[in-house]
Amino acid sequence: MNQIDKMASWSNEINLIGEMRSALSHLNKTEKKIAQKILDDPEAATHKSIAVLAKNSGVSEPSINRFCKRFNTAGFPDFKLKLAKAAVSGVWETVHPIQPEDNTYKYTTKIINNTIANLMAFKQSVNYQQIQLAVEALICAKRIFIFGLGLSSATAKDAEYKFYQSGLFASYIDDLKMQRMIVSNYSAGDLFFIISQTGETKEIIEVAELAKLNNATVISMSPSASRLARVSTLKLQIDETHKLNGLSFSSQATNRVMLDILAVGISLQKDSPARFYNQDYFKNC
Amino acid sequence: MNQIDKMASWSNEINLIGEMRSALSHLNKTEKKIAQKILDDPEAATHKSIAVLAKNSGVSEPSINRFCKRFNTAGFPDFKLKLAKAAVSGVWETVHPIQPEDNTYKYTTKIINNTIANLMAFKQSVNYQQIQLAVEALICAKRIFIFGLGLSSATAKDAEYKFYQSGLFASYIDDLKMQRMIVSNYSAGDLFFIISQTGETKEIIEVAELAKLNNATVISMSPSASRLARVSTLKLQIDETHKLNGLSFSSQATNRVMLDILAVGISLQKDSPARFYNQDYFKNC
DNA sequence: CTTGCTTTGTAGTAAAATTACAAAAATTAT
DNA sequence: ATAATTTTTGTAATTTTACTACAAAGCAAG
Repeated sequence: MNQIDKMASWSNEINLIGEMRSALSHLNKTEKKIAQKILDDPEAATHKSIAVLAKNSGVSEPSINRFCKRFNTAGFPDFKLKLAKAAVSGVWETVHPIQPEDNTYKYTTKIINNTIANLMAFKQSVNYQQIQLAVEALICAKRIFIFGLGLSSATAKDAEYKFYQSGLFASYIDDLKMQRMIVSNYSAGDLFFIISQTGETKEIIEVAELAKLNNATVISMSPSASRLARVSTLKLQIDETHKLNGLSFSSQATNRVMLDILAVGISLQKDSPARFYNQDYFKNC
Repeated sequence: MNQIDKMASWSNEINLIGEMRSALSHLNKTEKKIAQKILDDPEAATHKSIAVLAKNSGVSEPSINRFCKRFNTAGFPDFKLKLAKAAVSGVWETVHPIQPEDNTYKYTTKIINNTIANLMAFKQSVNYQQIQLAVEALICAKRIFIFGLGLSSATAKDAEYKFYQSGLFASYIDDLKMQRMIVSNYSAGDLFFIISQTGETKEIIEVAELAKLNNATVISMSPSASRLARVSTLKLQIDETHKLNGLSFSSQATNRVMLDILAVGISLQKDSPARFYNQDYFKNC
């Protein structure tokens, strides 16, 4: 396994310091010298020239340059820029999982930073077209049903409220049997907005499939690679890139941001005709 | 009044983008061209070379360099670094309210940045002691009731689920009459966890006051300066420092982060005796 | 309209980063 | 163990980028 392949697993746009820290053990001698020097004082490193940093860490200038490129930056100046961003945001704390001995300050900071890191990743991965289409579909829909189970039931309730605020009527249903019943009684113009943290809950996927069978519009809010997303008409992906102790922590927060985005989109476009209206999806308008 | 003296008045502010913005009106023709170009898209500016930025803004390279120095930076590279730091906090996006003509990309980015900015501010303002005490109180409580009305009702539902996950039984109640009834029938060891976006809803404040009258522990999740916070035993402040179009957008997301924090705190401390247990608050333990 | 001051740009210089290539180290095969 | 191959590292040259000195242009007051 060469260096480039090894790097593939580290590459994660936002959190350079975290990346460096977690990569540390896989680095070779020269790279480790550089990483160590930078991690010693990231803020200070942002003020150094490539020559100074090379001298400080006891390596040559091109080694520094190569190091930068291996962390998916354009070169040394770009690396310094991203380093500065990471240092100022403090988001790099996220790589450290929560420990049983963490005090209130520590675990609180870790959770907040983790959420910020996820939101930053979310910003990079947003599919604007899907949002645009979802907004149009919601506006055009005759009836809107919001489905969620478990934790997503609260999100569904939230969605109902948010949609209502921006002028759309919607009903949230967190009872599986009710969901099945409603989907079965589908009538033209119905839209099903399905929320799932995992996107892998068997029951909710079945509901979505049943809806699709009736040619209903199904909007899913779930991980992009999930089965639920695959069977949906429109996919609002909520991916948790930075996990804390292997758990999906911040997806709740990200979910709310997505709801805010939809609510704003609806408010902005409700009264003006949908400009990019797409016939394929919404014949029922 | 020469240029240097004029500058003295701008250098007070915290971040570079804010400085530039407030200086804008005092700038001369050339400087204004540069400032405008940078403010158009600060993030993009951080990736440009001095030559490119000079060409884009229709001025010469030394003008850019002088511009940088007038804003108390060592030169162009240092300026870009500080600009990147300022841009990462997203403070600048928040100043731009959502416009009716915003496209999907624009309003989406604004909302996400606003949420991140709020979370960063939240990180600064967290009162760890109150969180610690709230965690202990929740663990010690015999019964936990979670109250919320309107949008906070969904948050309350969420809280119930989160607490349950970390091993505590709690019941959320979003019916005002029920809330009054439960508070009236207070018995030793009951804890009331009250959630409110504004902290100013008359009805919920009355419920809190009634609970306090019975010497119950009341934990509030609301703005720090609100009336609800004032009447509570413990205050988990959720302040929205960066408002978008004058609205509280991101408080939903921040609320979820606070719930995550409490859930982790509970999980960590539930089985080990509360180390910093405070007798004054919880005689009912 | 000319003198003195400020602002802006041109051209040259210095510094910094990057590339190409060669040497050294490490890995593999014989 | 050693030769062959691959990978890693450094040297030197090149290119890019930023900065400085100075001159030209613009502007205000006399």
